[in-house]
Amino acid sequence: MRADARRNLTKIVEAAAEVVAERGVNAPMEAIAKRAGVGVGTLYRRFPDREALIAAVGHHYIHTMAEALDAAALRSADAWGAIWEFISWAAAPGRTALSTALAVLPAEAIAERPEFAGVRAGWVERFAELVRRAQAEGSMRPDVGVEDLIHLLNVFTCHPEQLPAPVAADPGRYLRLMLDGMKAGAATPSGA
Amino acid sequence: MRADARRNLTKIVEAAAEVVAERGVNAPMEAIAKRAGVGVGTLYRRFPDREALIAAVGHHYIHTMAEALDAAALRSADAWGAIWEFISWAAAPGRTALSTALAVLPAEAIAERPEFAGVRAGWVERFAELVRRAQAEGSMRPDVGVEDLIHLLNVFTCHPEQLPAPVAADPGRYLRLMLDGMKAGAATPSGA
DNA sequence: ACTAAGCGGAATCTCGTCGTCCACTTGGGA
DNA sequence: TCCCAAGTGGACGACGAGATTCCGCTTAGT
Repeated sequence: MRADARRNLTKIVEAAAEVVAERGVNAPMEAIAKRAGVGVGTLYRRFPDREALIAAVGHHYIHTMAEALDAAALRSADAWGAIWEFISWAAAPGRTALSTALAVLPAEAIAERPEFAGVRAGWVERFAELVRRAQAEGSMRPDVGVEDLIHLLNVFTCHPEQLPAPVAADPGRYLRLMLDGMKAGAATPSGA
Repeated sequence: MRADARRNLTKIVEAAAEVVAERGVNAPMEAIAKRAGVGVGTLYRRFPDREALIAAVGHHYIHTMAEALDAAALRSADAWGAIWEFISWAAAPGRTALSTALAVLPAEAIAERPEFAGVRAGWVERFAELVRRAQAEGSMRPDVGVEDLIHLLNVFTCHPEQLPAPVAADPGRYLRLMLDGMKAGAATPSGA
């Protein structure tokens, strides 16, 4: 591959990651091309179709998230702190990572590919472990699970284009509100 | 208007309300027609275009929500209880009301029409009053506002079609998690 | 200097919907 | 009962948005 071509490939994946983060998984190819400063033709030279490009982005994201989760787990002694830190990281405003969580949603679209499935499964398992620990430590409500966290991450970070503007601007704020509601003792007794 | 036509008109609005609740504000006219058991032509006989039909649904919803809010306010002595009850009502699973909240989102699409704007504004004001009261009573965090509640209602009830299935199935569960996080004292001190 | 790899982006193709149209029913008044 | 204007359904044509293709022009690299 020619040097300039390799350079473009990088630009494309980065641009795609950004655009997807901003406009959701359905961002048009043309928007990505424009951001990367290339023509759509160039996108198709490297990726057979849109799905392939998005998958590449997903791949990239999955690894990034896995690293972030591990880093958070390492840095915080208590599991709750690690969860808090990770969620905050994943939804940081301004971060392209916004729909980093995209790596999570397409359990169908992306995890289907064997290469991704493994990484994703591992990630989920380690996240689940963190949740179990937090619950064992008595810092997290027992009636919520990793799945809840993952779903919420999806809700607030994928499809930012249809979130009310203030929410899209700072999903972390809402996710943290959510986490506060998940702390041990936060549950409203039924009948309230 | 002929009796059968009037009957159809009712069926159409009801069907539209259901379909919109399930598939979001962008539900295709044909889906609505099918649900109502009529042809698309009949929809267009009563409403000049899609926007008019959706507006009719919005109109219907706004009034329903206003009533529900007042009912909740009346039933609960404390403001917090009223808020909790209203949110639960608005997001009750199985209720067509899912995107009842639609009445809320299109601050642009619907509230623009003078007739709706008034009702909506009144509704928001009464809701805001409830929030202020809850905060004054010391049962709600001071760092959240009605807007937050409204946005979240939107997030969880409009566009159900792109929410992860478990979330779409019971948005109330997540909204209540959120409310738990909004209770006075739930806030995590910064630095945690 | 030469040429195959690369490139841009206009043109084309696909889809999903909207909204129209008209031949065919039917309610309900005479 | 008869009649016909009101009402109906759903095929059909126009569109807009976006994906994908194509090809003449450019340029890295020998």
